Amino acid sequence: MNAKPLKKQERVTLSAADWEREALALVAEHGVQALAVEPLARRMGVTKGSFYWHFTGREALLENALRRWEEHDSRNLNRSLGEIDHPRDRLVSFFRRVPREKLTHEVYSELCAAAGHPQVEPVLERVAERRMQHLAAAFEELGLDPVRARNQARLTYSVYLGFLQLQRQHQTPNLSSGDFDDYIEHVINTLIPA
Amino acid sequence: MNAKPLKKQERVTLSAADWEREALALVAEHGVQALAVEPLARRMGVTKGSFYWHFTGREALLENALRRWEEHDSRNLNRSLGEIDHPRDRLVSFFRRVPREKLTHEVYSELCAAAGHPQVEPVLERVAERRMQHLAAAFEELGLDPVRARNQARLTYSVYLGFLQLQRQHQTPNLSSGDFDDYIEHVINTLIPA
DNA sequence: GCATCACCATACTCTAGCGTATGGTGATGG
DNA sequence: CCATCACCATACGCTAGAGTATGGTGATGC
Repeated sequence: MNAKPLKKQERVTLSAADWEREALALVAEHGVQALAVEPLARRMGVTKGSFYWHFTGREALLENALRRWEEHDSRNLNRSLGEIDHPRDRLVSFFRRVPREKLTHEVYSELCAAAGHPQVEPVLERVAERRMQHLAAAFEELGLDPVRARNQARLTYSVYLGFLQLQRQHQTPNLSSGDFDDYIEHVINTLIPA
Repeated sequence: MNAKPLKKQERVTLSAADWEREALALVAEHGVQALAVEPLARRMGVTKGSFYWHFTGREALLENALRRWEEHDSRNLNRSLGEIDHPRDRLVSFFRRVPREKLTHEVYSELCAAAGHPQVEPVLERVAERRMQHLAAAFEELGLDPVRARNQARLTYSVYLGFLQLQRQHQTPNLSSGDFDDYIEHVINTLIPA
C-alpha cells in the first residue's frame, strides 16, 4: 500500500506485508476458512481498524497472501532445479524436502483442503502443474518417453498429495522414526527408476 | 427418533433418515462446512422447525450422517472382499471403482478436505485404516512380506488419496477419455506385482 | 512548532446461522 | 368425534464476523 520509512522505533507500526505473513501463518495452523480479519487482528495485537487501512477487505488479503506464497514456492522449485544436477537426486530431494520447509508445506496442505474456493483453486492448479512438469522433466532425463514420464509424474505427485492428506489425518508414521525412513525408501525404490 | 407408520399419503412427512441422506448429499456437493441447518431445510422445502424436532442440533445430524456413511462404506469394502477371489483383481477393482459409487467417493473426498474437524477426524482414521489393511492383506496374498505389504498398501492408498485431491482441483484427465485409462493402466502396472 | 499523514481505536450497522418457544394442522386411535 | 401426537411454521433472541465512519495520536516535513 505504501513505502516504509521506519527510521528508529523499530516496528511499532504494521505493514501490509506483516498482515500477509501472519495471514499465511494462520492459514497454516487453522486453514483458509479460519482466515477472518477480526481474529487475525486480535492475534496481531491490534483492531480491525488497522486492517482496513491496509486492505480493502478479506478478499484482497487472501489474494495478496496467496500470491506471496505462490511466488515463494516457485522460487523454491527453480532453485532446486538449478542446484541439483542429477535428475534422480532431484526426485529424491522432492520427497525428502517435506519435513523441512515446514510452513510452506503446511500452507499448501491447507490450501489443498480448501480446493473449491474460487481464489485458491487457480493457485493450486498452477502450482501442481509446475511441480508435475518439474517431475516429468526429471523422469524424461532418466530415459522415460514423454507419455510415460507424464504419467509417472502424475503418479508421483499423487503420492505426495496422499502423504499430505494422511499427515493431516495423523496417519503417517512419525517423521523422526525408522518406519518413516523405511517408507520413504520404499516409495523411492518403487517410483524412481535406477 | 421414532418408528415410521406412514400408511398411505406416501411421504408428505420427513424422517430423520431423510435428513441424514440429504445432509450427505449436501456434503458431497459443497463440503462439510456448508452443512448448515437452515440452508438444508430450505433445500428440503421445509423450515428448521422441522429439523429441531428430529435432531437436537447440527452436531447430532453430522454425527448420524457420518455413522450412516461409514457403515455404508464398510459394507462396500467387505462385499468386494467376499466377491472377488484373486487378490490382484481386488486391487485392480479398488481403482476402477472410483468412477462408480460416485456419491460415496464425493462424500469421502469432502471429508478428507475437512480433516481436522473433531467429528470427521475419527471417521477418516478408521476408514483409512480399514482400507489400508484391506490392501495390505491383498499384497500379502500376492507374496509380499508383511512389512513390505504394509508399506505398499500405504503407498497405494496415498495414490488414491492424491487422485481424489487432483480430482477436486480438476487436474485429473477426463474420466471417460483414453488418457484416463492410460493412467490407470500405468498406476496398476507400477503398483501391483504381476 | 504546527500541519499533515500514517496508523490505529472505537463505535456503529448488517447479515447468516444457531438454537428456543410456541402455536397450528392433519392423520389416527380409542 | 374428538383428543392426541407427529410434524412443521413462525417469530423470537443471540453470536461472530464483515464492512463503514470517524476520531485520536505520534512522528515527520516544512
